[in-house]
Amino acid sequence: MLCDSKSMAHATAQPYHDYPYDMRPLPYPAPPPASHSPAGHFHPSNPTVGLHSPYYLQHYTHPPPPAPIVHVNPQQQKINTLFVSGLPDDVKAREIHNLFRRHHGFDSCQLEYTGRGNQVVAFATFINHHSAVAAMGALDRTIFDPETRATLHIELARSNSKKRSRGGSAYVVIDKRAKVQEDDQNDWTDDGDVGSDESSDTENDNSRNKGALAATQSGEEEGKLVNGGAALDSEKTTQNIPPCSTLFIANLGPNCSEAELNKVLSKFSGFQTLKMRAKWGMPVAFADFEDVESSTAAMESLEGTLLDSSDRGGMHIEYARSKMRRN
DNA sequence: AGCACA
Repeated sequence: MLCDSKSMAHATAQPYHDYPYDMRPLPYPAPPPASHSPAGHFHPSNPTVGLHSPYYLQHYTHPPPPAPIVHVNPQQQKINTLFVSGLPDDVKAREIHNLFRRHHGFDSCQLEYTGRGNQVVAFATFINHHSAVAAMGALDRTIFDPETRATLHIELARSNSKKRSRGGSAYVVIDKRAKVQEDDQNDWTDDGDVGSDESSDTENDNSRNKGALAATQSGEEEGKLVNGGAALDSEKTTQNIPPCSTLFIANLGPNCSEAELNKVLSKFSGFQTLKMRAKWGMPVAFADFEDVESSTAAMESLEGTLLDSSDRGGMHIEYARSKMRRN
């Protein structure tokens, strides 16, 4: 099954859609004079004047690192790819591209939905190790979203991306989430091992990576597989709980009420019963639906949703291990 | 990472 990146956009609230990109021409290959970068005297209220980078990419908390002098071991000196974490889960590949493109030696980038919750990571490839390190020094700890203060963590990747910039595809989206078309609910068992075992960091084995979906702009290259899985060490697979018409809801705030949850769930067709109980003082809930289709739809659209009572992030929803007893 | 009720 092929999915394009757009169909992956989720229905959750995305308040940062109109993220103010800086579309000014890139400063390369003619960088602006250094005198116009008053690093220490940066005024958020006047974001455009004399700045090398847009204001939201400036370091709010720390002054810019003096020089990206980083001591790396000989292995790392061959790495020209950066690993980016700390991204908000509604980040777009385009945003990653616009983040890195103005840095010298940038080649291309990839956005990867790891399949673990809504976690998103990215890889940015440079023409050589030096430019990668320079960009890392410039962008690590960048506050990516001033609203949430989501802060990027950028490090050298464990291995180089095999992505080539041939054909000019600016960025690539890799989606390891176990998403399924609406029409086939039989695929749920184990026809493939999507996201199950990505431990191989091989440089020369693309053979059995059908699970990962790569959507390119050029639409031409097929076998480009990100070896980025190597950078996510020892990921546990997501649930292998079979589909169930009852959902298990966790990560609720201590003050979450049955009424509050009921209100949210009632918007979904097929919703029948809600039962809550506390575990370690924290409430969990079981929501029963008339069939697996409706429970699945509710789960997919509510996963990660924040309630008013949420204090530990959004709800986490899985299929329950057993169906709710119907009375 | 946490899964009850019968």
